[in-house]
Amino acid sequence: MKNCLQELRRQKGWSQADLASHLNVSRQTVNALERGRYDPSLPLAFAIARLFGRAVEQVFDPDPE
Amino acid sequence: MKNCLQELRRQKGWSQADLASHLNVSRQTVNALERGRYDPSLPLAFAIARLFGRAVEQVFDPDPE
DNA sequence: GGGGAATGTAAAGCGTTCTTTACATCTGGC
DNA sequence: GCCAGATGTAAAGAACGCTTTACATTCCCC
Repeated sequence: MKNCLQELRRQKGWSQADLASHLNVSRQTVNALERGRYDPSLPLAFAIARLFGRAVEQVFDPDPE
Repeated sequence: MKNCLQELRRQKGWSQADLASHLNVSRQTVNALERGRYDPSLPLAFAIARLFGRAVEQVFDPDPE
């Protein structure tokens, strides 16, 4: 599933490790999400959306595959 | 995580099996979600939200635990 | 061109999400 | 009371989400 995580992270000037610590997940998890290796769990998706002040639908896009 | 799946399903007059077939998951999965035994995957959460014409945030509520 | 930070990737392991099969209970109509 | 549909639950197994450790690569900056 597509997402704009990398763009949102860079807007904050954060490294993947920075974002990981804000989300309480590992850096590898952030990397995997940005690279679309898998989708986050629903709780993590909510945490990401909240961190960036967006709706889940504005971060993750299920439609374009 | 809280959700209002059962209420939305009943508004449609659907059984758990009906909802399951609309979502292409098993009836046990619908039952488990309604009873809060686990959270859906992100793609399934999107499918549920879309089916009921709602945002993910209007079906699943992360805050009140 | 050397060095450190950032990023990409891999493997093993654990818990979660979802499946199938199967059975128990509850409900409502007849 | 009986029966059928709806719901709850269990167990075993496959696939996924996330962890830790570890190493390779890329990117700057000097």
